[in-house]
Amino acid sequence: MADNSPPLKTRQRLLVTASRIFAEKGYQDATIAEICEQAETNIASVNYHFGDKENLYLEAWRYAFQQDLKAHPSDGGVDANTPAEHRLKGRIQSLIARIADPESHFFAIVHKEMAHQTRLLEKIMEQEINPERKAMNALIRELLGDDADEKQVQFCHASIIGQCFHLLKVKHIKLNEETRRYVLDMTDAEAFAE
Amino acid sequence: MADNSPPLKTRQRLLVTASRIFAEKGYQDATIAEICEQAETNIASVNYHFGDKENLYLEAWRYAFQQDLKAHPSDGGVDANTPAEHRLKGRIQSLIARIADPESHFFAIVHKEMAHQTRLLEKIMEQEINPERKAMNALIRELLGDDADEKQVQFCHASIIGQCFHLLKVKHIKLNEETRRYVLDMTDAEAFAE
DNA sequence: GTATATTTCAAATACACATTTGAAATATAC
DNA sequence: GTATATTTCAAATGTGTATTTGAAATATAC
Repeated sequence: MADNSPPLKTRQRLLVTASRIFAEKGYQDATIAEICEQAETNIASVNYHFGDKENLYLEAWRYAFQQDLKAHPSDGGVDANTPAEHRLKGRIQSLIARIADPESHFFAIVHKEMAHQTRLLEKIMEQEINPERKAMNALIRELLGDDADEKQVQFCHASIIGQCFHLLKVKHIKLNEETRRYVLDMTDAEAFAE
Repeated sequence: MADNSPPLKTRQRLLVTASRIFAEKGYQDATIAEICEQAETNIASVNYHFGDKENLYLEAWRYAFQQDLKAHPSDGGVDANTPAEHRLKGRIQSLIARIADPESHFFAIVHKEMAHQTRLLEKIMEQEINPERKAMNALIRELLGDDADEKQVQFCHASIIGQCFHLLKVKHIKLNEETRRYVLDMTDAEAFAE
């Protein structure tokens, strides 16, 4: 009659392993079989401890989020009394740390939620997008003049593409009216960025 | 013995329908059954005309890319003799047009390749990310001062997040060395953006 | 017209996985 | 110690969906 018993060992192993594998492969491509194999337990234990795959996913995600925050607190360790600019920098650095740290799985899972890696993406990118990228980079280089090194060019390009891609995401959430504003803001921002 | 016969009607309908449905649902969630139903043909025709689902996906994607470019040429209709800044703006606007146009499916497919919409993303976002977003927005607002309206704040936030997310993508392609550079560049860019 | 190649179709098959089951093992309470 | 609850396990079952098949329909060549 252990009603609200403390979290068991198998459950914990599943959480750790699942968060790593979901981060590696995404929801669809990660199989219960593989997760259980690496967690050294039987496939039925997923059903026993979590009900089904989807719930394991959710719990593993939460778990990863908590672990990541433990490793990289969201204020970046910056004192709350320092100027806002300083605190903002701290937060951004924490965010980046959680994105970059290979032990931090939360954003990797977010990423896989968005980046449903078929290998095809790369292939297409090479074939179809690269020419456009090169053309745009050439223009940026021309604009920046001789005093700009290649890294600046790449960064500039990344900034433009990054913002465009973010628009892509926003587009599918917001409705027409608000989206138009963004489009305008974005084009204005380009002039500004230069 | 029609060896290299002209593209047939059924094949064309499959291409049109598939590019739309793949754009809507992504590779995994789009079923051959649904595509064929809407293209008003039998499921076996996918095998007949394209071999398998993956190849249909690839062809539909290419098809969408070509159609999108037909509607929105990549130079944005800007003359090649105008100043670079002008031409860059043209390209960016073409890019944005192809992203925003609901009839243009290429980037929607790219997006779905990255954004494997389980409804779970929204749920998690609400629960876990919103507090952080609010905190960051508050800081931005504080930084910009009273003369900034809400739209500017949102845009500023979008810029930061967009760039961070782009980093996320880059991270999984490049290796450690180069990634570190990006991280540094990014943090510098924040100071710049303010 | 007949013969041959091409295209369509309904039904059958194959397959990868998630999920369930019921019995065995193990821990917990008394 | 026995009894009861909890946890593990190998095997069976179920489901969704891509793929194949072989026959029928249609177009093309002569």
